[in-house]
This record gives sequence, C-alpha cells and structure tokens, in this order.
Amino acid sequence: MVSANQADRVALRREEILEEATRLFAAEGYARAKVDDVAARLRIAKGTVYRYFPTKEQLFLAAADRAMEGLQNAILSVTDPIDDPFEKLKTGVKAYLSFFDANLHLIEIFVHERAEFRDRKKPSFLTYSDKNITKFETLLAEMKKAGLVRDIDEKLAAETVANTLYGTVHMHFLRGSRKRLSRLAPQMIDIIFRGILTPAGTRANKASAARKAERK
Amino acid sequence: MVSANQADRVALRREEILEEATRLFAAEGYARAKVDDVAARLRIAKGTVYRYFPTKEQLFLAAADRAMEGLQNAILSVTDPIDDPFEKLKTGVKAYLSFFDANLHLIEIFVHERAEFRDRKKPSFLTYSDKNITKFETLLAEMKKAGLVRDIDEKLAAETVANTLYGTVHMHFLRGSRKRLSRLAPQMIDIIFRGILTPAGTRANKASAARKAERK
Amino acid sequence: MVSANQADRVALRREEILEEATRLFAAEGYARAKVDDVAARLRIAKGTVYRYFPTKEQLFLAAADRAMEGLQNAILSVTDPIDDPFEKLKTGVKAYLSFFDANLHLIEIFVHERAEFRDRKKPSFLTYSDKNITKFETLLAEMKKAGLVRDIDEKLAAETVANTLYGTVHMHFLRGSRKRLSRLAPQMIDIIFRGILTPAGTRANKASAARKAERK
Amino acid sequence: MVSANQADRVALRREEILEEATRLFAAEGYARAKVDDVAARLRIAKGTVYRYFPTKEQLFLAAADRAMEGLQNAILSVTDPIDDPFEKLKTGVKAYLSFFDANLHLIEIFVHERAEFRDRKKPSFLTYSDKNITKFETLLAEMKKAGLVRDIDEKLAAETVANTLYGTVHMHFLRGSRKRLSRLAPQMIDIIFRGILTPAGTRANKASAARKAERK
DNA sequence: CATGAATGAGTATTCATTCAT
DNA sequence: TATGAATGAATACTCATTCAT
Repeated sequence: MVSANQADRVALRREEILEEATRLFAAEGYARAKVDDVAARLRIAKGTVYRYFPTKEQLFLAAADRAMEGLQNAILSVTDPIDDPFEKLKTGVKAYLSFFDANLHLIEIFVHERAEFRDRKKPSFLTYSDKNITKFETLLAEMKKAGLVRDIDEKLAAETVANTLYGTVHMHFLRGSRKRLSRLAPQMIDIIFRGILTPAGTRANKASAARKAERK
Repeated sequence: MVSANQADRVALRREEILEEATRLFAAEGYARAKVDDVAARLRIAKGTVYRYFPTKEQLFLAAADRAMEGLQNAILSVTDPIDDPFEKLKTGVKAYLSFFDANLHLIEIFVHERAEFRDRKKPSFLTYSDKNITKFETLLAEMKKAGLVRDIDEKLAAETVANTLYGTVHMHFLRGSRKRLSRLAPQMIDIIFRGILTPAGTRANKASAARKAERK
Repeated sequence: MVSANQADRVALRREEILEEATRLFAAEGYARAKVDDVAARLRIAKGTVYRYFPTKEQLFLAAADRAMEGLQNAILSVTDPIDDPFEKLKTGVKAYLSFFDANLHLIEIFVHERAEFRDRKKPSFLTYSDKNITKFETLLAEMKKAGLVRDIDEKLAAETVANTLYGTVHMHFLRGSRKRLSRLAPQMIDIIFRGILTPAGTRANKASAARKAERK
Repeated sequence: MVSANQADRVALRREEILEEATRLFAAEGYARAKVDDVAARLRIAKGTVYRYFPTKEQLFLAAADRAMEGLQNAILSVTDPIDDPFEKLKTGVKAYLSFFDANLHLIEIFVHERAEFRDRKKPSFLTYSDKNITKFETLLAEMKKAGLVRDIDEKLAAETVANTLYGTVHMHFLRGSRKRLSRLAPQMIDIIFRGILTPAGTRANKASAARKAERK
C-alpha cells in the first residue's frame, strides 16, 4: 500500500510539473521559459523538477507528448463509438476544433516543438497526426467503395482535410481571435462534403443528419 | 551622384545582411541563430550588422517582412494581370505553393516570428495574409453575385481556402517531404471548386479552362 | 550481547562504506566522486552514509586515514620483528613498494587529500610519514654510532630516503606503469647504500669541485 | 605596426590571464578555483577570459604547460652551457630545487593536473620530466663509459635521481616548510654520489646479506 | 564608416545536505 | 535506524550589445 501511494504521488507530481511546464512553454516559448519558473510557480525546488525531467529539453518534449495525447484522446473518445461514416467525420472535425477551443495555447507547444527541435526527432505532433490521417483515409476508401465519395485520391483528400484543420487552428491562433473555433465546423464540413461526395453521398449524408436529429 | 552611390551601397549591404540573416534564422531558429554568425558568414564585423539593424529582434523582423514581401510579389505579379476569376484563383493557389517549393525554409521564419514575438506585434505574415484574403473575398463576392458561387459566407469561405493553403504548406514542411507542393494544386482546386461553386459556376469553370487550353 | 552485535554491525557497515568510498575517491578524485554513488554501489540509502559520516569531507578524510593505516601496518608488521639494521631497512623499503604494488590507487587518495584539504589539517599521510622517518632516523643514528654510516646528518639522510620512496611511487603512478614497483627495491637500496660513483669517479668529482672552487 | 601592437596586446593579455589563473589554481585547486575570480582579480569581464580560453579546463591545462615550460627553462638555461658532467649534474639539481624555492605553489598545479585530468592526457609534467630524465641518462652512460660511474643500469639510476628530486619537492611542499629547498642540494648530491655507508658499513651490509641468504 | 575586443546579465544543471516518513 | 524525495546554493558558459580605435 505504501508503495502504491508512493507511486501515486510520483505520478501526481510528474503530472503537476508537466501541466505547469506546458502552461509556461505555451506562454513564453521554449527559449524564454525558465525551468526555475516552473519550479517557482509550483513552489517546489528547482532540483525537484530535475528529479523528474533530467533536462529542459526532455521536460518540453514530455509536455508536447502529453498535449498530443490529450488531443488524440479528445478525438478518439468521441469518434470511436460512432459507426455512421458521415457522423464520424463530422464529429471528428468538431472534436478537433473544440479541443483547441479549450486548449488553444497548446498550438504554441506544437509550433515550438517544430521550431526548436527541428533536427532531433519527428515531432510528436506529426506522429499523432499521421495516425489520424490514416484512419480518415481508410474511412474515405470505404465510402468510395460504397459510391458515397467520388473518384478522388483518398490519401490526398484525407491530407487536404487534415491540412485544412491544421491551418484553420493555426490561423485562428495567429489572429488571436476570441471567437469559438468550433463555430467554423459546419461550413468547413459543408465545403468538404460538397467537394468530395457523389450525389448519392450527398443524399446519404442528409439522411444521416436526419437520423441524428431524430435521436435527440 | 556620390551620395546616390552611397545610398545604393547602403541598400545593397542591407540586402546582403538580410539575405544571410534569413538563411540563418531559417536554419537555426531565432534563439539559436547568432548575430556573430551573420557577420562571420558575410566576412564583415559584428558592429557593421548593428549599424544596419540596431537589435537582433529588428534584424529578424526585417527578415520576416522581406520574406513576406517576396511571397506577396510572387502571387500578385502573376494574378494581378488576370481577369478571369477562375483562372485568377487557380493561378494564385499555384503561385502560393510554387513560392514555397522554391523557399520552403521561409516557413521557419514565419513559424518563429509567431513563436518568439507573440506579444509584440501582429506578425507580418498575418498582415500580408489578411490582404490576400480580403482580395479573395471580394472575388468570391463578385462570383456569388454572378451566380457562380453558391450561397455561402464568402468571408468564411475565403478564410477556409487560405487556411487550407497555409495548413498544406506547413504540414508539407513538417513532414520534410521532398515532393513538389505545386503538384497538390489541382486536387486542392478541384475540391475547393466542387465545394463552393454552383452548377453554373462549374460550367463556367470548365469553359474558362477550355479557353485557357486553347490559348496555349 | 545484543549491543555487541549491534556494535559489530555498526563497525562493519562503517568499514564497508569506507572501502567503497576509498575506491570511488581513488577512481574519480574528491570533487568528482559523489556521495550518491557511494550509497548506490552499496545499495543503501544516501542518508545512511550520512549517519556514519556527517559530511563528504569527513568521509574522505576517514578514507585517507584508513588508507594510511594500511600502509603503516604493512610496513611495521614486517620490520618491527627485525633487529638487523640493514635487513630492517631493506625490508622496510620493499614493504613500502609492495604495498603500492597492491594498492597503487591509494596514491590518488594521498594526492587528493593534499589537493583538496590543503589548509585544513596536516595530511594524515604526513602524520604517518613523519613517524616512519623518525624511526628511520633513530636507526641511522645508531648505525652512525656503530661506525656503519658515515658522518652525515641522519635527519636529512632519513628524509632523503623517504623522499626517494615517495617520489618513486608517485612517478610510477603518474606513468601508469604496469611493472611491479618492488622490482626497483634492490637498485634503490644499492644506490642509497653505495651511491653511484666508482672510486675513480669519486676522485674526479672532487677534482671537478676543486676546479670550480678555484674559478670563483 | 597596428597589427603588431594588436598581436602584442593579445599575447600580453593571454599572459596576464594565465598568470592570474596559475595563482588561483595553485591557491584553490582546480575544482574550487572559479573562472569568475580570475576575471575579477584582473578587473576584466568573465567573457574576456573565455575569449582567450574557451573552457576552464583549457585554461588550467594552459597554465600547467606554462608552468612546466618555466621549470624546463630554469634548468636548461643553466645546465646547457656546462660541459663538466659533475658540475652539470649538480647545477641541474640545484636549479630544480631553486625553481621550486621561487615557485613552490606550482607543485599544486602539477598535483592537480594529475588529480583532475587523470584520463585525459599525459600530464605535461610527465612530458617534460621524461625529456630531462633522458638527458640525464645519456650523461650517466657517458660517465659510465669513462669509468666514472660504476656498472649500474643508467636508466634506473636516472629515474631514481629524478624520483628523489620529485619526492623531495613534494614532501617539502606537503610539510609547508619555510626553509629553502636548495639547501638540501649538497647532501642529496653527496648521498647520490657516495651513498650513505662507510667502508665498514658496506662490509657489514654484505655480511648481513650473506647471513640472510644462509638462513633461507 | 567599419572593426572586433570587451562586457556582464542571464540560466541550465549539479550535488551535498536535510528531514519527514 | 534506514530511506530517498526534496532542497537550493553554487558556477561554467553564452551571446546580445557597446564603444574605443
């Protein structure tokens, strides 16, 4: 029991540090953020931070990984249970945008991960992103087979949609806009669907939307 | 005449410094790039760099502005002479992507401008970007009036397209892909047009493409 | 009985710590050796080390004292039973060299004791060394009285021999030589006892000195 | 001329820094000496020290090399002109001891060079030392050929004398004695040349050795 | 104008020591 | 007693900026 508590405490402290570090890195950028400040804000000693993360770099990278996991969970937890491909896609887009409505500052983390650790490793952002694109690609391939999506390269299409999402969040962030990102979801989905669906797909999409409305 | 030569020389040196600084900032990022190295690579003294740009920050910001001007010119110089709205749009998209095919490293500059100077000023990137979006928005409004674009919010649509472009270039960069960005133009345009055009617009687009093919 | 066992255990642990500390200090030097590592190698907690030695400095000094005691014992245990002054001396020299054949790394300890704790106290090395020199001096005085040693200052002579031994071990260590130190004993003893000159050489030396005196 | 002055100034400053660093390293030891203090004592900025010596380690090593050069010069400048082998040898011994009378603190440098940079390179001390021993060895070989030195291994003999010198200086330093080292020269030379025994002592020694051999 | 030597504020990291459990 | 998590003082090194020549 004691060791369980110990492990819990260790995990908890690790989490606290990561959370505060994320805040700081997001607010100040990698170079300007100081390990001292992470410790100071948590009212713990500098050395304690170093017990958990041996370098500033590893602290940052861990913070970036944690942030990406959060995004990943936010999306998968709502899309995984859904079977209807139209709804799955729309829900995914909304979840992506909503996540950044709640955590817009994390965009900084991703930007800095790339900016500061260019040569060092594939950004965790990309790792996760690629997973999602692959999933989306599979979905599109199935829809194409079912005649719901017109004859386009599903890999390129999946990437284009991902790029649009990524670009939308970035630009929104760059603008420092206060509006909610998720409000952009309907129009984005509208343009995307009009752009990729067959007439049959368009009908099926309307039917799907109708079913969903009924359920509520 | 002497002073004219002087002025030329000053402008030339300013340009040299900016060019080298751009290279370095793109390659190393703002924090890691050193003013010393800019000078060293140009075989001039550090103090000389400071004669032209009083701080590292201003040097960077000037480099970022210069980069954006390049992008802006690359786009406007080819789109401005075009009247046909379809062709104008397609050409703009291609020009945007082609610019980054030739200057992908500049993405780093834009990323760092945002990453390091968050609170200080509206990124020059955004300033230029907004100008283009406004132009595009006007174009869409005219097309809507002409019944070529369906009844969507042209501001949102213009932004979405800009976001897609921005996101595409970024992701391409993050991936470190060697392929040419401009090869993505046709599919992007295809999806965008299918997404925003009315049936009449689609017909007009085909006619426009045919005319262009004939000219060649 | 219990307390006796306790005391034994305490003494044992103290010894273990000292042994490991000696190894580490010898291998890394005082500044680079870490108390953490002493504990880690013994698989005990750092705090335990501090129960036995309240500071790193005291740990080091205790290690140095222990090392010197080892040298002292190694010499006295073989020389004390010997009466013949020649044999006593030769045996002592051999014992000194043999000790360092088996414990050459201890030289590091002595070096560091001096290097790091210059102002703090008379090095334990010197304390022990002086004892031996005094003994040796007494021996020489007796030999002089017996007409076995010529009319030289026995204190200086004793010191010179000690210096030679000390210097020999040090230099051997500095060289990182793998050869056995004790192999040097016979020649050292030979030179000490007889010097290096032939009778002719001795005469020539006197002549040389005379010439020089004249010149002045 | 300007560049000559420049070069002079650079060399001068390098020398100043090295001198002060030597003082500090000798007084505090490598680990305790602070680069900041070197700068502070010279009333220059820390960065300036780093312009001349890129790391503390290189500063120390340069100081050690410089110290050894000083010793080397002190010896060679007086022994090189001398032809008489006896005088050459005596003069060398005296020069060695006198050098440390004037620079006893340098012993610390040599001790620390060994203590701190054990694995990194052959101590400069040893490099120089070996040169001198080789010279001395050659001298002994010639004297042997001339019948002035008896039939002993001249390499071992040269090393023994070097060890004695080294040990003498070290021990003198360890003792913190205020007396002059060079006062020890005559007796050292006397013992080296003649040994310590009387003819009777030599006979007794042989008898002792014979007795011991018998016992075995 | 150009130079580059000098400056010194700023920071990541280490590790001896403490002390609550 | 033993533990090892937490502490925070201490320090090497960097680099933007200045300014005498």
